Parts: sequence; structure tokens; C-alpha cells
Amino acid sequence: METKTGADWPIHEIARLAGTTSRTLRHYDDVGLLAPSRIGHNGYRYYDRGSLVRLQRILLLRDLGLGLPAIGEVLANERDVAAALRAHVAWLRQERDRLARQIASVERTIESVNEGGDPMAENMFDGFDHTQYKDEVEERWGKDAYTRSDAWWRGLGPAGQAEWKERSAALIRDWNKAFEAGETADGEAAQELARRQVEWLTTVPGTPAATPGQDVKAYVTGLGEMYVADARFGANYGGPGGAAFVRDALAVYAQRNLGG
Amino acid sequence: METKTGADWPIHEIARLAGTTSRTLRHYDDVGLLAPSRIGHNGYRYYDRGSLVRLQRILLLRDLGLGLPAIGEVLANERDVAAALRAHVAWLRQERDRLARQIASVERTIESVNEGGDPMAENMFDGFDHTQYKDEVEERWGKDAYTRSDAWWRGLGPAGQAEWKERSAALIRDWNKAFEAGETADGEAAQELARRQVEWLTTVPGTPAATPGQDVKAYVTGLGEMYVADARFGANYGGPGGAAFVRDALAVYAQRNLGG
DNA sequence: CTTGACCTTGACGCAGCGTCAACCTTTAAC
DNA sequence: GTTAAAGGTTGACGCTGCGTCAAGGTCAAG
Repeated sequence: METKTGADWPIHEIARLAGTTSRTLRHYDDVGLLAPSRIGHNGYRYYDRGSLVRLQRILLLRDLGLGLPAIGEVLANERDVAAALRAHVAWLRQERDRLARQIASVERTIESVNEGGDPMAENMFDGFDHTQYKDEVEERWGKDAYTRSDAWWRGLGPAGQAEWKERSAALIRDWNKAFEAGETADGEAAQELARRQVEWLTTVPGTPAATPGQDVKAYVTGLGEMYVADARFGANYGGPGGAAFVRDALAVYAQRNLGG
Repeated sequence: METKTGADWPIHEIARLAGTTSRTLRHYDDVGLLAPSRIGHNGYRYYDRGSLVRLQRILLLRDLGLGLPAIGEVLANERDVAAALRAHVAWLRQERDRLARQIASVERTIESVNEGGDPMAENMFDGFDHTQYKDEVEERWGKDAYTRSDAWWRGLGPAGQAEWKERSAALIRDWNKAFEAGETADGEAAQELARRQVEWLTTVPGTPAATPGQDVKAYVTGLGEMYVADARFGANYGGPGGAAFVRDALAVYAQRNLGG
């Protein structure tokens, strides 16, 4: 008969010593993170001092937020603890920043709701007036452009117009999402959005993007600049920062995929 | 035969319009968040403009970080959008702060590892020297106290000493965990820790907590004050802030349970 | 012998879909 | 008319880290 303070302890005892639960210990056994030092003839798990030290390291790392697989690697290599922690802290910072952006976004939404500019309103698309850009379109791309564009627009009919507006709304939403998620302008997500944006542009006749043979690259790049320069457009993308993000993504996309 | 721009669209189409996937739409159907407006004789799902509006609200709220059940409630009540968002932003802030504390904690650990004071070291308990507090114990609680305490300590034997050190280490770890998790001193978690701390104190003979009839309440409260005043103890609890947390928790516990 | 405390394995649950799998329908093409 | 490509359907597993029963063995005490 062993004394209780002998070579090892039963599972509940060691759990108490380390400040965790027996269920957790069984889980660590299942996933191969910490095996009992001994298993009784009855299947009972027993842990000795070595297991306890390892367990305490595991719990320390877990409290720092590392995942169990990551902990397993750290304990296996034993060398790059600091490296693993540095990588981990970088990830933590990203998460914190993402949360900060999301908080800002929610706060903007609350404000917007309070001011009655309810983004949840059923008629959120009905504020979209195609003709409000008449003068500007004519000035930028000529009178023909507006006439053609307007004819196209009327030709779509109510359902078609709704669909077009929805696609543009989805695009704006996704740009915002990517921006707030901290994507980089030359990253995969942003570039996919740029592709969608260009594809979407081609549905509008009279624009260079829809007219083969024109300098699409310059057009798309210039469009991005306009998003930044024109506050009305920029507002759709979450302010100057968001517009700049869109501009950069479009510039990268144009450079890589549109010609030259 | 309906025209494509008619009353409703098939699942993939509406997913594209809203910028999500058909799988997501089926999931929303499964959990009762968004049902198709019509189901074909073949089982196909079709969505109309109403579904689309609802879907866009769902996606908007989801991007703000709300869970699907919460979104369901908001859309059902329709009124307290702002209230739900305010509650949500409070939760987001908590998370952000928790991450900030965890970042600080990981950074401290990195520093500690770099300086060689490796908290992962196998012999992390061996730096614990019971006799280092000799003079102090004598000064505070008299010579007898130290003698008794020392005899008790030697009497534990190596295994018993190890266990005792481990329990104290676990306590310190759990206090830190609770502090960094943003627990309040009078909260459930902190009070449970206080209970453990007092229970643990009673294992040390010669202290009032282990001696019935003494003023345990004053002792425990005073102990907390000492944690704050004495930097050596405070260091174990993550600096002054952590020590103050422990002190407050102990004070609340003593007030509530160690009655007068 | 019984009670009660502690042990075992097994399996569901959670959040939100991604990702096969196995099997129809519709549509466009030949 | 047939066929192959799309796109639809209902399951069901996977991911993270255990909490939480459930059903049933083991062990020390009365």
C-alpha cells in the first residue's frame, strides 16, 4: 500500500492540484497532449510529478491563449517558446484590432439608427436616384454617355433596376466587410472584390469597361481615384480610409489583370 | 413560364445578389431565420423581394458580429435594434479589453523567457525557499510562529512540500487568470478563489486562520493589505493591480463569510 | 451487503457554416 | 431524343475545447 504522498496521484487529485478538472485531463489524454504516467489494472489514470510539471506548462500556455495543437508543438520542440509566443501575440493583436474596427462599425450603425437614417429600413434602396448624377455624368463622360446610360437604365425595368441596385449594395457591403476585417489591398479577398467590381462595371453600357478597345486599365484606376476624391462615393465605403482601400485594390487589380 | 426578373429567384441567384452562399441560405432556413418565400414542386427554394430585404438585414447584423439567435430576436421585435446593438457593443468592448490584457500577459511572459527567468523551467518550484522569510515571520508573528511553522514545513517531507507548493502555485495562477479575465472582486469566481485561499491558509499551522478562536476576519483582511503593500507578494499577482484585486476579493470574502 | 464517492468509456452539444456524398431536375447542346 | 453540364435536394461529418449527462465498474467505509 502506497502512501498518498508517494509516486503518483489519481486524476481528481492532480486536477485539484493544478486547478483544473478531471474531464480536461481525460481530454488531454484523448488528444495526446498529456498521458497519465501509469494506468491501474482497473483502467484508472495516475499522474506523477513529471505529468504535473507538464500539465502546469500546458495550463500556463493555455491561459496565454494558445490552442492545444500549438501547445503540443511548443512542448515538443521546447526550444522556440519565445518564437511561438511572438507569433501568438501578433495574432492576438490582429484580433484586438479587428474588434476595435467592429466596435467602431457598430457605433456608427447605432448613431445612424438613432438619427433615423435607419440602415435597416425596408426601402433602403429607394433612396437611390439614378438621375441625381445626371449633370456629373454628362460633364465627365459627355452628353451621349448620359443619354445612353439613362436609356439602358429605363430599359431594365423595375425588377432589373432592383437587381442592379442590389448587386451594387452587396458590393459595397463586401468592400466594407473586407476593409473592416483588415484585409490588405493586394490580398486575395480584396482582389476578388476588385474583379467583381470590374465585372459589375461592364454591366453599365457607355463606360469604357463595357466598351472593348478602350483603355480599361486607366479607367478603372481613375475610378478608384475618384472614390477617394469624391466624398459622396467615399461615404459608401466607410469614409476616406475605406475609399483608399478600394482605390488601392482596384489599382493593383488593374495593374495585374487589365492590359498593358 | 415565369420570366427570370419576375416574382422570385432560385437560391443561387439570391445568394449571389446578396453576396453570400446557397449553403448559408439553407442553413438559415434550417435554423428558422429565413424561410424561402416559395418552394417548388421539386423541393427547390425560391426567394422573393421580401426575403431579400430580410436577408440583407440579417447579413448586415451578422457583419456587426451578432449571433444568429440574437439576429432572430432583433428582426422579430423590430423595435429595439439600437438597444440590441448597444448591448452588443458592450460585449465587444469586453472582448477587446480581455484581448488587450492577454496581449500584455503574453508580452510579459516573452520578456520573462528572454531574461532566462523561464516560467516554463522544470524546476520552477525549486526557487521557493521556505527559510527566506524567516526574519520576517519572526518579526510579524513572533519567534514561536516561525519555529512552529518551520517544524511543520520540515515535517511535510519532500512530497508534501511539493504538494503544498503546487497548491500555492495553482492559486496564484488562478488569481492571475481571474484578474486578467476581468472578473470583479465581489464576483463568483473571485469569491471562490478567496474561499480556496482561506482554506489553503488553514493548512499552515501557527497562523490565526488555522487557530480557532482568533480573529480570522481581521487576519485575512490584513493579509490582503499586505499583498498590496509588499512588492514581493504583489509581484506574484501580476503587479499592484493584481494584488489590489486579491485584496479586495479577500476583504469582501472576509466581510461576508468570516463573520463578526 | 449497502451506500457513496470516484473511476471508466461513449456520445451529444455548442456556432456557423464548408465540404463531400448520393441522388434528382432543369437546361442547353448535339 | 438523348446526354452531359449545371444546379437543386437532403443528410451528415468537421472544427475548438471541453461541460455534461448516461450507464456501469471499483473501492473504502459502515
